[in-house]
Amino acid sequence: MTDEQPDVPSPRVRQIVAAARELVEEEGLDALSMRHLADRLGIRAPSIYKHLPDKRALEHALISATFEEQAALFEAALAGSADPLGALATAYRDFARRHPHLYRLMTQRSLDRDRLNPGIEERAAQPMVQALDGDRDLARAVWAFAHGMTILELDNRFPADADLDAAWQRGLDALRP
Amino acid sequence: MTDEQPDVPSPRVRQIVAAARELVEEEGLDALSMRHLADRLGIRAPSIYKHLPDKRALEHALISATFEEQAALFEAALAGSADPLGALATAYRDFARRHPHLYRLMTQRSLDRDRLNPGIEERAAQPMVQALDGDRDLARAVWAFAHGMTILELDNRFPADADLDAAWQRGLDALRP
DNA sequence: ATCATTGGCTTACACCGTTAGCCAACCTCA
DNA sequence: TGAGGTTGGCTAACGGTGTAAGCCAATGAT
Repeated sequence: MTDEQPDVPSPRVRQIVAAARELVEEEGLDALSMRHLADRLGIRAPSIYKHLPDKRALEHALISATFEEQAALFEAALAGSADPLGALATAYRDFARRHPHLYRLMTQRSLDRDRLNPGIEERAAQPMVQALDGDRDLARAVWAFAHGMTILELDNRFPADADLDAAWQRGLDALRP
Repeated sequence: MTDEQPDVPSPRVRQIVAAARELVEEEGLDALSMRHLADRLGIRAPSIYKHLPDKRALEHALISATFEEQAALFEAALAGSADPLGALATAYRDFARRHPHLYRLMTQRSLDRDRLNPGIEERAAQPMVQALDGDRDLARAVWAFAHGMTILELDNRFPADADLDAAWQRGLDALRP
């Protein structure tokens, strides 16, 4: 019967998460250390623990915020598009290219759902299901394809001369219902 | 005009890489530290540096060996199958399930191609191209799909009640030429 | 017999996440 | 007004990480 984490973070927590986001976007995931983050805030690393229980909590707060942002983008892409799936795929890829470190943070580990804003994963996934007329199996396949293309591109796993636009197109055309 | 890394590792290096593999398979990626590895070898961590220049080199040696193993499996799956793409997908997924930590090691960062066995990436990718009659764009799309399904499954990103067999099937059927 | 190479070793450095415990400033309430 | 509790800083420290420097015994070649 103990309380859960409060769903509304304090202003200070929001400041800390915002600083963490800047740090990650500017210097990459490896630069996200408690000491480095504390430097940006003008405090010492242990003080962060007055606001967040550990580093994973910080990461999950940042991931939650990024999911919110992604969800809004996806919903906007979907709204009134003649080609919902294509619009969604473009929005997905663009977000990852604009925020490669955040994208990695969101996707490269498994995450504790209890520490995320409740329902946010589902909200971010919903537009894809909708674009595929409620076919969840197909939506999962398309999500896997999009994530695979995205992370392999970010990680430079494709040959240098690969035509990724073409690969995206081939995949989407095949998966389109 | 300096020499490259010798392509044939010394016996001691092969011992070290073999110990690293056991460590990773038994205890997971996070357990792969130079000190932990040294323990298994009955030596001290700095001694490893007499054989390998740094940890990334160790990881790349392990990744190279794993690529070799994967390539052999894929070639075998392809040989004389009535459904080459299906056989390949099954081999791909099975390998990752049997060796989740190795699969993560291979895929979760970008890699220095200079430190890999030359040509091994291409050899591991070749069966997929062949199964798709030389269509490289489509092969890349299928690879992205397979990797996406695999890593999202390993990281528990799908809802607990998701029917992943069905999602695989839907994706493969759509992408089959 | 000498000398170089190999492959161990210890020590040490700078970084990491995190805990313990101290204390000043502030808020609340009698 | 004064007392007491809460908040949010701080320092010091622990055990972990990758890795560099330098010492030395055993081995092998000239």
